[in-house]
Amino acid sequence: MPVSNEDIAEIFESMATLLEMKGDTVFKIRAYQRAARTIGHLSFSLEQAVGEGVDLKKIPDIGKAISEKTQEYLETGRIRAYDELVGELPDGVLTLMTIPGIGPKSAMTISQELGISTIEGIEKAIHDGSLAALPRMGRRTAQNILRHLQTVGAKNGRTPIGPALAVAEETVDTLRAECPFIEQLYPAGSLRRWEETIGDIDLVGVAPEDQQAKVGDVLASLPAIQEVLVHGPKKTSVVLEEGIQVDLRLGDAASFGAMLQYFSGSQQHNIRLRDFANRKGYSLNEYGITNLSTGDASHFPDEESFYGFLGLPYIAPELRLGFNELEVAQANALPNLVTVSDLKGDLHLHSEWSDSRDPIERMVEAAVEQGYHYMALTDHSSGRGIANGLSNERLVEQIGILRDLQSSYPITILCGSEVDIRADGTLDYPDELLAELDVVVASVHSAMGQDSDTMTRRIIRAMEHPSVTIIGHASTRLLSRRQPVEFDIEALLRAARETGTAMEVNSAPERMDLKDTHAHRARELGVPLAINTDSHHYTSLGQRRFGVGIARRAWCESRHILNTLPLDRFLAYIRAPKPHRLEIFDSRDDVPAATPTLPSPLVSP
DNA sequence: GCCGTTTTCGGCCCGACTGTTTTCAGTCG
Repeated sequence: MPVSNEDIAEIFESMATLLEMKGDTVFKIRAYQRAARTIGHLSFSLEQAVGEGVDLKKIPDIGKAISEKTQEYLETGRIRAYDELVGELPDGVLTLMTIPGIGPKSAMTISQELGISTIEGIEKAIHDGSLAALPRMGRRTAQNILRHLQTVGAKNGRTPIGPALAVAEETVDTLRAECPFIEQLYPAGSLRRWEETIGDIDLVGVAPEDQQAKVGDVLASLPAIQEVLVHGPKKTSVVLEEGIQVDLRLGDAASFGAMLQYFSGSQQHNIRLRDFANRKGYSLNEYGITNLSTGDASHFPDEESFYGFLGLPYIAPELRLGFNELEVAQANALPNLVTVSDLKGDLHLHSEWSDSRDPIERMVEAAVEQGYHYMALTDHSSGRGIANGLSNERLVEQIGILRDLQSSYPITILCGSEVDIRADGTLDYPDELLAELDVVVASVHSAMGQDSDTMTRRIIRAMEHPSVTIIGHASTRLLSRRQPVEFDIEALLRAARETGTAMEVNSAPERMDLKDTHAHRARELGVPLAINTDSHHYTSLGQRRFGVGIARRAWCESRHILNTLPLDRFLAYIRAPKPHRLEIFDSRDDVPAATPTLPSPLVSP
């Protein structure tokens, strides 16, 4: 059974929590937390890296001890030190920690003094008054914990970015309508970094000083509020009916740069940035930068001037993971990240011919409205009976209709298909028909339970087909609804490069597929990435912003993205035989000169 | 436990809010 980076990250995260309960030094605890987060963001498999003899100590935040424990876990499936910690501590402390408002100290006290190890036990202790009788607890704390249990449930419930962003934008609109004096108001935090799931919604904005508290009052009294968690003069946190937490902070325009920077995180990035500043003799907080020797405070209206004061170029939020972005920034070698406006076309669109509700014309108009120069209509293939997939005859008919439509629209309409990759890796249309198409997106829609070797061979077989342009939503995951299929991502991406097959970054917010770390590795290997929306409705083409977010998190510049090619170059690309396409992709001169040897933020084997 | 333009020891980000406190610990981000 392969060990995922997430598995390893999780055990070190638990290890940190257990050490915290034991009362170990905070620096040791933070070291385990740092290592866990770093491992969770790696673009390559630790297990494979160890297999290839890579020295894990070269990875930031991993030293001798954690390297050895990682190897131990990979070899034996256990970490002795972890098991000993679990043995030392009372049963159920980790369960108690999942309750909002209960941290390591309270969890230890509760389990030691009351012998409680379950959520039901906590509820009982609140009702019979024994929890409130503990030192530093009291009735109000007990009631708050009960309320959290009833409204929020367990901690760590993360929301997929799609619904979270919708709620955030709606909340911003409401607050702006209720408080017209608000000058600026934006989602920050993990939303601004385009993380695929969101812990809570951070809103940060600017309002006149004497009216800032009022915005918090309005937020706390909205009808959609389920619970007010904290409500002070500078900070308000609430839980919405959807169960999503919203944190609101407001500041002055003159010092908004520091506030936006602070609340955009990530926490790891901020810790590193503050450490960096400390060594230069400065202290950072959400209000500005203080000179440690003189005590003078400086304020910044925007993030550019904030980073600039520290001698750094602006670092885009998507890069603020707390890896080595600071080192790369110091070397002035940050990537010139791809933007939404760089995209010249969408290569994965559906119509009412298969499982969308909209006619072809509406989808074409939507592509024109995005400012695109080209688009590919890619309805489902015959095997997708449930999605009204096109028979051979209907596909031929559709190609004719699309060719006829061309003269009516100021956009190049490409004939395509999202063709099923069958369980054995063969495709759902005959080769002669596939050869008629301009763009073929090949996707897995069935037999998703295959083992890793079978699935990897299956997708690589599709890549080897001369007509396949792009592999669509490779993992087939649906965020918080369907697990990704199992495959060897390294083998897939190497095969993509060898065969000249592009990989899709599917922008549908419930997919986000490839995910950021896989897209990152694809870029490193020179695999063309296509940012598509897979739209099933004419209003969905704007969802490209999610795909662009993934690409930016993967350090992609415009030149790494297939559908930023201008029309003539794109047509030359799809008309060239597959392996030779890469010569066109690799020698782009339509985009600004590449950054000189962009260092990878991750240590790749 | 990790790390180094203070490099093998001695540091390690910073503040808001709450409840139980009479000066602050705990939690959170």
